[in-house]
Amino acid sequence: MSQNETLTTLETVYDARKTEKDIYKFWEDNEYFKADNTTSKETYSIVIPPPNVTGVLHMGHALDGTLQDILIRYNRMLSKEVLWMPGCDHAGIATQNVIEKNLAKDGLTRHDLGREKFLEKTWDWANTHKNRILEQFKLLGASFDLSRKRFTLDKGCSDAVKKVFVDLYNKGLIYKGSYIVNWCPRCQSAISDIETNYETEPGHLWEISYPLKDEMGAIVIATTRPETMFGDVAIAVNPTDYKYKDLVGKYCVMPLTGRTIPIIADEYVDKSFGTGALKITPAHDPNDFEVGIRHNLPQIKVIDEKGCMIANEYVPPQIQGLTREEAREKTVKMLEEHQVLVRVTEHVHNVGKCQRCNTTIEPLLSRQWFVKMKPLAEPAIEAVKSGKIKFIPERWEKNYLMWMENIRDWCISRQLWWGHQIPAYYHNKTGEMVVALENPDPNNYTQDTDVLDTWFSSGLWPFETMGWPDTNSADFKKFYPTNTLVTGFDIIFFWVARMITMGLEFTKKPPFSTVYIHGLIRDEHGQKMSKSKGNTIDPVDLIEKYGCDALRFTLTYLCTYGGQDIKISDEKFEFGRNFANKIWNASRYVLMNISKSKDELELDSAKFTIADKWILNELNDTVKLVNENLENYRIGEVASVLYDFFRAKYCDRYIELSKIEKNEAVLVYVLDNFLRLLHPIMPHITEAIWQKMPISKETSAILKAKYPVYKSEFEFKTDAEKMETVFETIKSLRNIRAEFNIPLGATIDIIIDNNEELYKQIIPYLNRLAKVNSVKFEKNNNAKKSAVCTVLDTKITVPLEDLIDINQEIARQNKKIEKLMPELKSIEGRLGNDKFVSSAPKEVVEKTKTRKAELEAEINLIKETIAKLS
RNA sequence: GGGCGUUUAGCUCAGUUGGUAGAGCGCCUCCCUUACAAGGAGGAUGUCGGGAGUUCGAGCCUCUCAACGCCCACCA
Repeated sequence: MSQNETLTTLETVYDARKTEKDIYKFWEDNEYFKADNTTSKETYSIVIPPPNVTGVLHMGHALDGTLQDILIRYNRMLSKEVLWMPGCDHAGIATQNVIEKNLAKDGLTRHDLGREKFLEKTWDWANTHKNRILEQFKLLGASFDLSRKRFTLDKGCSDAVKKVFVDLYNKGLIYKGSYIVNWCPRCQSAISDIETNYETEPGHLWEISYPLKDEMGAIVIATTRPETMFGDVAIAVNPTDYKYKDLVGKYCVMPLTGRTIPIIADEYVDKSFGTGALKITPAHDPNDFEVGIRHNLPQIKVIDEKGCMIANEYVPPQIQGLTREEAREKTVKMLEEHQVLVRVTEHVHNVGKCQRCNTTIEPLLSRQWFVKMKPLAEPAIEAVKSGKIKFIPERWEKNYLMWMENIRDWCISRQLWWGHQIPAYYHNKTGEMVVALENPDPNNYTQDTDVLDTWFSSGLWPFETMGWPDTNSADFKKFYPTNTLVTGFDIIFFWVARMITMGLEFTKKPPFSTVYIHGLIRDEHGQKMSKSKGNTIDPVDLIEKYGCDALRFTLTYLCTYGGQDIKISDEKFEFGRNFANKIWNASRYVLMNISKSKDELELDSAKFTIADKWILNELNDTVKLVNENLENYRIGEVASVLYDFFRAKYCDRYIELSKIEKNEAVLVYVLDNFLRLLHPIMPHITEAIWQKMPISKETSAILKAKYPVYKSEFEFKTDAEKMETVFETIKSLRNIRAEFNIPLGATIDIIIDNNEELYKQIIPYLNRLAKVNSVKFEKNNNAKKSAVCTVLDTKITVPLEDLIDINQEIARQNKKIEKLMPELKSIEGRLGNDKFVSSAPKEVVEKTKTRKAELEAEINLIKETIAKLS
């Protein structure tokens, strides 16, 4: 059985899933995705944004993965040695949450199990799930090198993390200190600033009277959190506030507890807000914390890690042990009873929430590990400013720089168990701390119980996956730094910024040269997709329903250069499916019509028809556009250019023309080139068809084939351009047929008054595509009862005898003039303007003049026609 | 409060250095023409958010106003 028989005997409806499974297996079996770190070829590498080990494939991955795969496949076809590095992230909080939730079903907490048992359980779970998401990436056609698959908690990554931590510590860039952190009482851990989201919530503003000590009078403060008052250490007012001028330096007595605190002046206080007086609670408010440091005030903690009131001397017994919410209610009640509650007003304010679990954050004084970011940020800013790292689209650069220039220290310790345990060891007796790669003496030293923020290890991803800290590793030498990083804008701060800082600090090189930022996937109403809203679309379902290539093509097509968010709905993917089906059927047709052997299918320019020259020229233009757009990350444009070329040019025109006069070599040549061009976007179908192409090939798979290259000097350009006239003529004649309801079976006769030479060449096309029976060449013909069309300077007359209603035809012609007039008017206006003629570029003036002549000729032709008709 | 983005055909959106607008879907008419009805042919549809400015010329550049969206900051 010959190759093309297998394709041509198949059904007319393309079975995407069957083809895609077979093709992916073919690639895998041949190990085509495996990167070779020993070649001397130019390299191109991408590291995958590691999906969470707990995760399942979602539309964001589908888009992100598709774009990466397109770049990888394109560069592979440019004959580079490519590496797409796959792997997963251990996702500290997210994963631990899942495990704890499972435990909770049995009424257990992680503490019931203990650290060791809990980690064992988590590892089990991670191990059983860690293949799932990368397996799902395979459904996307991902051509990553799974033999190199990494995990952020594997040995190599752990070693890298430890080395980075110890080095940064030794450089003084990591420190441990007591600061206010965002504490999640549910996760029982500190979280970083960017893991905190703020939500607007209705609340109250309570005004409380603090009596002055040893004299009459009181100072009224305003607060949204009365329960924290037990931790107050001062009352602050603005130094320029005349209302309180005399009170600064005096003391007041706290209601309910009777503790004495000073009244201080600090610029931070806003005179116009509330009463202009503010209570200072350094242990439970980040701003108060700063004020406290400035004025050397004590820090009194009254809320614990669970969000409950502490039982200490500062908190009244009735309040001790209550939750934050209960304590607030009770405190207010007590203040009322003591008649020190002056006023309560409604007040909308922003409340910090844990990004992971949406629990209200408690700002808490606590001892945590931090990375000093300023010194690390400087080179990272420089790398972007100098253009060593480029953002696409550019506007994200500004965003990145703004964040980096205002960077704050990064709280990296998390009170979790799942993650990289901090390599700090404390002497069991003396408490002395040692930061080292290994425990200096396990009998006498105990490791810090905290783990590192997940983003600490993902920040090292581009080099820890390449064998670092072994800088002699073959992968590191060959594939680092990587070329492009593809991701969504939502993790620029979390991830991209940290990779840049860490990469520069530890490898002295930017980890990638281009950051390609795409939009987020949204539902058809522009809403973010989320499980709780129930508006998610599962890419795996889409692949089953429409095929992977259809999914990829549709997503790519919807991808704009500006990185706008992408709204999708299930039905939108019919677009890609229909295109795949079209490709399948067109290819079937072409392959069915090849009778020549491989050797006879060489291009022979002596045999080119005008149509051949036209399609080859169109192909060449397409090659140019596709390459340019890929180089410039205008990937959506690539999809659109290829779609237009294939449907409008190749199928609707060239294949139709080939039914009249066939050049098998060209038919096959163009299809071959088109498949190569499209392969990065729709890898499976292009591979499947290419495998069946009866042509000589330089390699065994299209994914290894050469990408088409633009020919800057194309010899048949002028001939090719003539075809536009032909298409215009066919369209005009078809329009006449439609307007006058000429039955499909009926032919027409035409009289052409100009361009005889060209039209003689294309008579067969007119015969077939416009059902033209006879063609006469005749200047100044006087055929009555005719419909007429003009194509530039050529008038084509279609005698219609009884079929025609002259008034209808006159109306039709007038409509044409109407359509052309506005353009002519505007052109006349321009050319009549001396300033335009003198200041516009010569080419533009020339072009405008030419266009004017064309328009005038055409309009005159139509006017003449009307005159003759009536 | 600071920054960014969006506003173009009924819907979803393109529009790369300024030379008067395109696609997909939808709509109307016709066609199962031996690759494809997941298709083909023909057609209709836009004061490019409002206003002002620069320019010979603005969807594109500048300013301004409006609406919607996002990010950062976090005023008790």
